Amino acid sequence: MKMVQDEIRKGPWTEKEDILLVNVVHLFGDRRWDYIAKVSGLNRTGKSCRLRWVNYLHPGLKRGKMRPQEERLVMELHAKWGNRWSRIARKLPGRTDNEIKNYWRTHMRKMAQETKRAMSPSSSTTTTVDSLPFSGTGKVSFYDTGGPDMAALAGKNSSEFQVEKGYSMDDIWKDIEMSEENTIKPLSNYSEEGRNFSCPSMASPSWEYCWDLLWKMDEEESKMFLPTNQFLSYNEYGRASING
DNA sequence: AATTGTTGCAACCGCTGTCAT
DNA sequence: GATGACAGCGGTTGCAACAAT
Repeated sequence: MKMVQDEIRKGPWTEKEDILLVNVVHLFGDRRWDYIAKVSGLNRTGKSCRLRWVNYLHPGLKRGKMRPQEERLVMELHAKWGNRWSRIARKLPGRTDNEIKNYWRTHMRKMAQETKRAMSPSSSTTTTVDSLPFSGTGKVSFYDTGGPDMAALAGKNSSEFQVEKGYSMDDIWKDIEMSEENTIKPLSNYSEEGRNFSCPSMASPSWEYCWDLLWKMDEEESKMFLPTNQFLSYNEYGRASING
């Protein structure tokens, strides 16, 4: 007989689940996701826990719209590497592969629409990947380019990608080349790589004790008892980083 | 105000790579 | 070297929020 509680949960995460996950990651680090999923009592897969952490709960994440210089960097890096989202994401601290992927998809959609609009009414049917200026065989998904010169597409050359704060694309490329030579980084502490974040030990002696209690509390109750301020601080951290 | 279309984003799925045994 | 477990990646989907009609 299978208990309902044992069923693997899917779909949107609740605040309570988030809090739980954050605290378990603080206790055990952000590596052994199957283990984390198990000990947390969250009826989620390790995979799901990892995704939630990486894409939403990670303290180093930025929130909000991509800045122009970030957008330009995505263009440049995509032109160089294609759909290597995680690789691109490593060069944009605080941004996730998922976020960049979504941004790119949206961007391509807009471009497709602009292309469609620019075409004569007689020749336009529906917008497909084939109507995109950089589409190749048509076998790729519509935002999968893998290497058109996006800078040229945008009507700019690389030297014009002068980002704010006097940080030029040349500087960025140098940075990229240098960092590629030092890809192995210490596991401890947050690094530029984003994914190498390993939380400092924040285990609270009372935390284990609270575990069961917490899981039985409803949303309102948990707000009163849980280290919510600690949880919020991660989101605040992310928001603060947007504002500089 | 109601309906329909569009957009943005969170989350899942399936596959591949890596590592320990 | 073979195998299994797990982490990570890229593609895709579903849905809520918003805009347009």
